[in-house]
Amino acid sequence: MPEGHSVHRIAAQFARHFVGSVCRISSPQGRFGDASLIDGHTIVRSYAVGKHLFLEFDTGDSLHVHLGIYGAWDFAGAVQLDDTVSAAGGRMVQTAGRGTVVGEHEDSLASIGAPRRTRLRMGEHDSVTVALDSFPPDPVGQVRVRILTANAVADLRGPTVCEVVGPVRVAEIRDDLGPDPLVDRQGEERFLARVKRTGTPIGRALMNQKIVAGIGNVYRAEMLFRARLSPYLAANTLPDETLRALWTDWVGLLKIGVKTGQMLTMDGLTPARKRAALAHREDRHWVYRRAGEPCRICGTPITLDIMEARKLYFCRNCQGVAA
DNA sequence: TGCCCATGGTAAT
DNA sequence: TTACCCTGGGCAG
Repeated sequence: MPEGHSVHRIAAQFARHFVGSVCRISSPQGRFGDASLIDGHTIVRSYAVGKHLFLEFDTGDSLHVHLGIYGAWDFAGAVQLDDTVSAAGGRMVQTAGRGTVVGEHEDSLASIGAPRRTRLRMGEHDSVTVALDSFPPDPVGQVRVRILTANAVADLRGPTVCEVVGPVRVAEIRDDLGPDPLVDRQGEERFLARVKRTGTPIGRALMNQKIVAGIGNVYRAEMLFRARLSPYLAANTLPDETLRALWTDWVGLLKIGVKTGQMLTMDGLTPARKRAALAHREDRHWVYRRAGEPCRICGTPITLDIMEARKLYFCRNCQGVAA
């Protein structure tokens, strides 16, 4: 359930370990009927746009995956870990020469995104020893798609979207998405143009993937607090410099997220605070999931509202929202 | 053990 | 707006 940063990390993982390899594609769960369209073919490109992942095959078709709120990838195999590309929204298991180890040294563990983190933390308690007796390992749980090469395997569970699409459909999906800072060179101008066409509150606009791709509920709340902006202001009434500052902030936060695997949104932390933020979710954000707790700036209890059926956290005082 | 909740998005109402 | 998809962690009991 990654926001955009996690999907970029997953794309990088595929680029590193799967691009250029012939892949066996299967659906252990049986619910992915398109497997035969790409089974036995080679992945030639892996990339993310917003929260969408595309694995392009030498057939010209692409596997299009959206993790939605539950989805996750698990990686395993004889793969190299590194701090910037260890699995996000999933885990990376490493097989060594003799026997195997779970490749989760502290850095990669800390850099793993979202919901599987707790399970990984438990893995940490078990320390380093989920040995794989054989490769590939048996699928665990409801695996929609398994992508297997000679050396690595990726298992996908619980996605909202998992389909094989041709280049025309890929273009349609991409055209429908707003700019992604890591994809669009002219992203800032596209963002401004799209924001100005909407009369919705900025709190909705930031979550609208047609206006800007990759922002989710955490980044939305945090970005609005960082800008000291009310979520309820009409997006198209905001000054250009405010909108440009929001875009610039998103570019920076996304880069940090891709690098660390964490949605780190609090600037200027001391090393000790930063370690705490990495270790404890409750220390990580300005307002997200802090309803009723004192604002870190002014002490006012953080407000929780529902906007479009999603929880919206903000500080009435700092962000100038009338009661 | 069983419920509640979640970093999303779509289709039905 | 609401229901639903579909998975797993957290937590009350």
